[in-house]
Amino acid sequence: MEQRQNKRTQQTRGQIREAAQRLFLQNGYLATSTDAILAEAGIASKETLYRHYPSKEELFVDVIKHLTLEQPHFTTQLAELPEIQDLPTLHQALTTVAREIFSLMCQPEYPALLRIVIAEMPRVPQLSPLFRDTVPKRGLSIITSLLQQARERNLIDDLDFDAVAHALIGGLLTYALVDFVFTGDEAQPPHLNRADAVVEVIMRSLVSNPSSHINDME
Amino acid sequence: MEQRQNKRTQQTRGQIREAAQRLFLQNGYLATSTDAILAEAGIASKETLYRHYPSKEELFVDVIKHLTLEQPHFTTQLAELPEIQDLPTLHQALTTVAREIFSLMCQPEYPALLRIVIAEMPRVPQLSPLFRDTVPKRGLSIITSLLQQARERNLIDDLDFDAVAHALIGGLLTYALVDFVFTGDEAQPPHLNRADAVVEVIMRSLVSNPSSHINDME
DNA sequence: TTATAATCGTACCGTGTAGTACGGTACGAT
DNA sequence: ATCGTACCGTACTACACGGTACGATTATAA
Repeated sequence: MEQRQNKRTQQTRGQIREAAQRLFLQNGYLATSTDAILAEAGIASKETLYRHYPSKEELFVDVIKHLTLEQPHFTTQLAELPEIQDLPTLHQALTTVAREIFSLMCQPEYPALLRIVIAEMPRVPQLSPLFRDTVPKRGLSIITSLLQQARERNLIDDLDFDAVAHALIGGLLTYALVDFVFTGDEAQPPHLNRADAVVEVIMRSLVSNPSSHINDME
Repeated sequence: MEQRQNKRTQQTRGQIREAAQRLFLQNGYLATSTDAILAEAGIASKETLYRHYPSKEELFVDVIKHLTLEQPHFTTQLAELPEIQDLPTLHQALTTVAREIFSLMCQPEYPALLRIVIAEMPRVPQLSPLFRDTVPKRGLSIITSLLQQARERNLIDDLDFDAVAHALIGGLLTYALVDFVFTGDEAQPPHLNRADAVVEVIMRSLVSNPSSHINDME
């Protein structure tokens, strides 16, 4: 054992990271002082912070890594999704995924993370690939794999599923941005019918023959 | 005349605002010092800056207002668009608009403005409605008015054009974000076929009868 | 129990920042 | 020509920040 007091160490380190996460998400990197982090963490001495992290910036990177890599909040589990056997199942699955993603985008943590990643990108270049490969690409890959499943069963036409996924995710994102992020921050509950409307549009683009998926939802 | 030396005054004020705009877009608000703005503007004394703006923050707001309200860069002129007479015209018009918007989103000024607005939103709440009502809503309203035009001529089905517009703009935005903003900043030229692919998906969702718009592009 | 590592308290350093003060200078409208 | 105004140059204030130093104190693993 090279670490003698693991228990205490890990607990303090966790307190620091959680406090820093709250403040960074709320105020950004530059506007969060180390003194404020100490106060939020209930820690009395700067020496303690710098015993765990060599600098404020490395603490920041650790917070972002924790948020994107170890917090499962920010995506839907693909495994839970049902097998796509027919068009109604596909519609249902897309609706479920879209609603979940949209709810996520409207929660305050999502814009906060987006904000901080975008804002500090020039200063900390490693943030962009970290965020891109975890948050947006996961959502996109869930959509495309659902579509490819449906395609293999010949339920939908053969088209650019990447573009379809971008249109779906992007539609949700744009609603979330315009209606929540860029609006006086009053947290209205997200209108899930917005997500349903986007899914409806996407579904219409998937099949050339309209009769095959009319009245297919419950 | 209450202002005696308008000419000199306006010129200096313009120099300050342009210099501040460059630095704010490049480094953000907090990371741009007033001294750096002076140097960039070729101005020697702080007194001069504070004779034009009461504080750094009001200078910042003026920069953003100028960027969003008086710079016509950030949108397409609706007037230039042709009358929508048939489906090929609509396809053509949507392609033109989508390519222009996508090119815009991939230019460095767009992510820079997006970044600065998002980053400073908590500190300066008036930024969000300013940006929302100029940049995103203009694009959305161009799309919806094109679609409504086509609808009035019975070219396309009656569906949620707001959702369609969000899917189109959002698809472009997501491509721009994933491929440019969240990627090592090397400014590759934007792949306009990405925009065409999204337009293709959107077009497919507009008409139930596929035969009416097959092979309609030039 | 005891040695050791983590934390405390507090003071400190160096640097950068927004904003002010003020006497002197160049310019521009009348 | 001249008077008011904008600009120059420089010094200054007051403060906040990231990070360090160091002796005293506490908790934990052996």
